[in-house]
Amino acid sequence: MKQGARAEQQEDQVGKAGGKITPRETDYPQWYQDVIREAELAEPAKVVKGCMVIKPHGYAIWEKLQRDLDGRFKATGHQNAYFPLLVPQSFITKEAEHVEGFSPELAVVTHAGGEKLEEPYVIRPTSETIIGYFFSRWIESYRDLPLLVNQWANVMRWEKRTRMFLRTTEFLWQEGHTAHSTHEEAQAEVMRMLDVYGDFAEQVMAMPVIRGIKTDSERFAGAVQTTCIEALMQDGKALQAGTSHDLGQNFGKAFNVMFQTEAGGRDYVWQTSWGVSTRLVGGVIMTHADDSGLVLPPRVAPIHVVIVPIYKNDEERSQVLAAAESIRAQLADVDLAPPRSRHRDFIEVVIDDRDLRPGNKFYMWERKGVPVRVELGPKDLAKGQVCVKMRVDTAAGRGKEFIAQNEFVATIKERLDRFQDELLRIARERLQERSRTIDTWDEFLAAFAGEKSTFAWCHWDGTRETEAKIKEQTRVTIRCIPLPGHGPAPEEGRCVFSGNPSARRVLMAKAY
RNA sequence: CGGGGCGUAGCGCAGUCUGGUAGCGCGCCUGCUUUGGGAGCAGGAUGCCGGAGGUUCGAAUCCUCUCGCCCCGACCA
Repeated sequence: MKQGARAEQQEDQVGKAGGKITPRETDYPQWYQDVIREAELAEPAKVVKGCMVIKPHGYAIWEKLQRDLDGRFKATGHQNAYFPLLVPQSFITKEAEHVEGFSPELAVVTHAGGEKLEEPYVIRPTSETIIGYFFSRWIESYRDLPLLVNQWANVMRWEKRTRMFLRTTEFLWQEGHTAHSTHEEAQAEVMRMLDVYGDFAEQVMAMPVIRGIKTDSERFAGAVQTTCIEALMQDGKALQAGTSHDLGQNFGKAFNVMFQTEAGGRDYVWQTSWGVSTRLVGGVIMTHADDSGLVLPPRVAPIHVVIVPIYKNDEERSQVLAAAESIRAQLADVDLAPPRSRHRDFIEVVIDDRDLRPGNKFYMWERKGVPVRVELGPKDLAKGQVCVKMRVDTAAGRGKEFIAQNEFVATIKERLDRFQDELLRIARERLQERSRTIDTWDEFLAAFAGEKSTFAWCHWDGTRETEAKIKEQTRVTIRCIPLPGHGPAPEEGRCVFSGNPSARRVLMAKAY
């Protein structure tokens, strides 16, 4: 935290009910933490290094993400299962690259039941190994394939540096694991799930993403190829929001997962794995939130509408609350889920009848990112209207609007859908504005000076050495080599760093 | 693992230099008045001053040793 920002924050907290949110301009990382604290999404666990407590409002967002994703996994033929938290240490060492990649960040259980264990367990950093082991027991014939499972779980990686939601020692995620009889089929699975993630990010989180392939140095430890979705955060940095890996036969060989082919031979299975984590919550924050706090797209909002009753005496209070309850009951039947969705998404309404002044409530709910606020007082009852304020001024509503009650109820779905679309449109515009082609090293240095970042489309000579040097000098990494339709069309050019020939531009940015 | 910061009331902090028996703001509780953008007044509760040793008549404060957390880098969903 910067000294100035802290002093300012303390001063501003004096005499106020809630804490202060540092403006993004002043100190972006501090803003991020302030939003999380003020929206009551999570807090550092303190007593457990690098871990966080996800508070009810934060967890409710995760549950919404989870529910939608789960429906998409099932719609693509996957089933949920659950594997042990602890993995025999020897399992991790069976795949050479996998050991190397994960060893430094493992937490190991050496004692249990009051005794030293013969073989230590590691707390899963990911489950390829133990799932590989069970796949080898479950798969005998090509008739057992494809095997498509997903696990919702917690995992643990002892990272050197943690940030709430973006990188914590323990985090929640989903990991899909599949086994196929041919490489082509596995590759198709990898792309199918990448598309699931990409569509989900855009349609549900209103977070536009670039789909691409990781370079060798950024590839998952043990994978043949890693594909990813990358999102632009408001500070110009990139967030890897999801990955889908082609594991080839690497784990098949390591865990002897063989099957009898249709032709009667024997072969190792071709596997994939794919995952997204609670990091997505960080993505929502850094895509939409503003200096007043969190902003939630309706499809991830646990609460869509908050009604703040306004009254001067008990009689008005009971009248207003009765009217509020009637509106709540009508809204509660509205299903926001898109057609053909696997689940229903009814509007959640909170009537905030706490004994606080309305202004105080307005600030609180704004910080929590609730999309729609309704003020309801005696004047509104007299006129049969409601006072509506959207969390952010967009084409879906600006300022305080006074609308007939029945009209408000009748159009709430359109209003929320429109708001969802507007947030996506704004995020897309930002992505466009912050994306640029860069061809000279001077221009590159200027674009990434200090803490600055942007989505830079640059030519790269394809070597690990160049990639490493760029990273060393600027902290900029190659986020991905874009898939067709993502980023500029392929064109020959010269590497922004080395000047050597390049076949296409890649996405470069500083990353979370 | 390097660099920086910090452990004192639920939260944020002052007090530490210059030892003298713990304070401010917010929040919390009670009451009254309030309620369309962060309410006002009056009363009230809350502390093993991170832990362990030491120095001293006396330690939040000085000395030694520890434990932990946060932030900034290198590593990564």
